[in-house]
Amino acid sequence: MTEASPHGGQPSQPLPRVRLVDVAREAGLSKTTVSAALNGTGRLSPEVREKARETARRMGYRPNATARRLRAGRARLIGYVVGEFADAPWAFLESPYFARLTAATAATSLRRGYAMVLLPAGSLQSEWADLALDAVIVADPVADDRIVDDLLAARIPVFSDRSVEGRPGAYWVDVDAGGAVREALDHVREQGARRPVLVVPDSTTRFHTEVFAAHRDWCAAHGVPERVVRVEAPGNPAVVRAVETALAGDPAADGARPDALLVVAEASPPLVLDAVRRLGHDVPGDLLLVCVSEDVTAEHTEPPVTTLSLRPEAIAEAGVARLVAVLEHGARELPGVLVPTRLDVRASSVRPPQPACTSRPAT
Amino acid sequence: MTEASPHGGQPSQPLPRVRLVDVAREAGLSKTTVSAALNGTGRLSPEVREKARETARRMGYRPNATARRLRAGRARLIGYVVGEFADAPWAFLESPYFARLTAATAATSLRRGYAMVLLPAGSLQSEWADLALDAVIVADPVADDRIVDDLLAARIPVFSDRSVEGRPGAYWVDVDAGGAVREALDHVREQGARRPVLVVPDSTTRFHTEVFAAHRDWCAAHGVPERVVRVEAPGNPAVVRAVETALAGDPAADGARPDALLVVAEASPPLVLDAVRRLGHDVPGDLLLVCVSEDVTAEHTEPPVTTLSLRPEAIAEAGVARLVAVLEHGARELPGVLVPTRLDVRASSVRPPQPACTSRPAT
DNA sequence: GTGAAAGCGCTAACAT
DNA sequence: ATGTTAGCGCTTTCAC
Repeated sequence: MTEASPHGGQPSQPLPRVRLVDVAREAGLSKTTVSAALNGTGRLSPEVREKARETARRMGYRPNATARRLRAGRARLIGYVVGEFADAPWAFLESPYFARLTAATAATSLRRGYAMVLLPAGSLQSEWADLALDAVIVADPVADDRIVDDLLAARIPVFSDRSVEGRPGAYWVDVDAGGAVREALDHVREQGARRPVLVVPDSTTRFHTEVFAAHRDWCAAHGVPERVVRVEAPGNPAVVRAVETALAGDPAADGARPDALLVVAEASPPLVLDAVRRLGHDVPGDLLLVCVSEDVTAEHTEPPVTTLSLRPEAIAEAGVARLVAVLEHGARELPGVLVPTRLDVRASSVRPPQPACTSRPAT
Repeated sequence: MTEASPHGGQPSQPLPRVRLVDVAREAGLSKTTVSAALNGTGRLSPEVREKARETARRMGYRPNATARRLRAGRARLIGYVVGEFADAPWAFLESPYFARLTAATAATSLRRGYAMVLLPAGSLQSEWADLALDAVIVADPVADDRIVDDLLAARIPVFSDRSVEGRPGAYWVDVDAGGAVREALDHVREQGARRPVLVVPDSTTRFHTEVFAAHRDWCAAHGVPERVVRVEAPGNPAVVRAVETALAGDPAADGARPDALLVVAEASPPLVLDAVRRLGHDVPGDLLLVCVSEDVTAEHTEPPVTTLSLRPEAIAEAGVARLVAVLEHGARELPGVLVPTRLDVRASSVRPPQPACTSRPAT
């Protein structure tokens, strides 16, 4: 009768695992004592504690995590899902931004004792319904995202961006999109650009809508014509097409060619640079280039491309910290968190001293 | 007494969730009946089944997955870890190959009812020790990988590549590295190349060691001098340096410049192409280029770059199928699986009709 | 300082 | 056809 389950129906795998009760029996102690010894709780004599530990080690005991979690009432499991890309539910990892956000979220949560489960973009109830998730992180939900509603309806806490603000059970951490746009535009303006053009996806993500609005405000404030080209679809070809449109020159602006390009869409910096060059531009000679991107290739082009980083690691850190606080201390009161971006200025957006025309002294 | 736990110590979260017993009480039925009704098991009258379901729906009942899994003796949770990148444990997602392998593994396993937990590259016991993993997929372990040993010692089944062959509890699915190399070399040879050079990382991964060996054999078989340049470190700059070395011309080969370049290291195709051009080569005019890569930018360069795809989706599919078979039917007997690669021929490796010298008619 | 027993929420064997 | 009950493996209260 030292053997397995008289009732249970689990398919008999290799060997019946060593359980707490087995260790207890072997050591001549009770389950309670062994449990306390192993967890460092309770008041036990050092000898007993050591004996329990030694026996457990010798028998190769490994506590059953599922049982622990059932007892604890918390699965220590969180979901991670992205709102965009619903038509290609796994493509998000090929975006450097999401790849890094995903990795950073997994890393941070694991360090805090929560395992992260990867869910397909735009996934529905059925995908996570029997998944014991303590909470779900929803990265960049689209406007009126079904996922968020479904999760909240299932009483699963949601951690997302500001677009979920005000809903009970939803918490947010967001990128300072407005600040980012202003910083980038201020930078190219300082470098002498007067006709910047923005390339931004046609998406309902909070980030993109905010970028669009911030750009409009900035242009109005600086008396600069508002030039925007929308990217119709995800992927490099669409962004390249948008860049071509952007550089074709806006008839409404007297056909004057832009002198700075701010690409907010996810695209490969080398490909954007190539496209700009094919159109006869010299970067940074007659066109300054800034890309919102986490792509490391930006550092290795010639010239290197200035990027605006959304700092995915910082976002993940803040999001998980918030999640743990809520889950473990019920900290409902805190407001959201705004994560600042970082502009990495490289040669592509620094106007070189101009030898022709009105030359200024080099700094 | 309809309320919560007299014994348990879980921190009181929002509202006590609806349990099976609550539904049973409300519907005036027993737990068994409701459970059977919800799971579609047992023999129940249609009315009772419907009543149970209706009540559950009305009360917003969601079964506790942890309890189910404890009962079932299986957590339906698998780990995923990569062997390389141990010094930058989360960088692997920035590699298009691993990004796609990771996504595909998550997708496939979820479809089969297993949630995938992302683990840091090279992670140790402590990272997964209390994680209720039914199995772990170890992607591209390095030689003598600690991870594999630790997992097997903890009696967790391991799914990996052929390097784990023969160990009890370890199963494999592998890329046909040899076939891949031969296919690529045959291709450039057909296109007229006679002095191919291989660029490959200095890694102990099974894939890379096999690539190296297959290349050696192929060169011997074809009476071609064996030209190999090792990449010293991960990342684009190191690969670019290796490419430069490769194209500098091997003194031992009479300084003759290579006429084909096979880059097996993970690198950005546009950057490799730029590097080759900076060295004065014309692709495909005097140098054919083939990259082992899943990077989509390869299709969008000018000319597009021929790639050898390792078909991560196919690998994931095969690996998870194997995993499920072993976990659910104890299928220990099957041998491993070899996944063939796919060569996507694009302009960078197709010798154009040569107008100068010995011109041939264009096809 | 140590152990017996309850119970986390669920499913299945066994009555009825 | 439906209900009673045991038990998955663990932690914790409580009594000794």
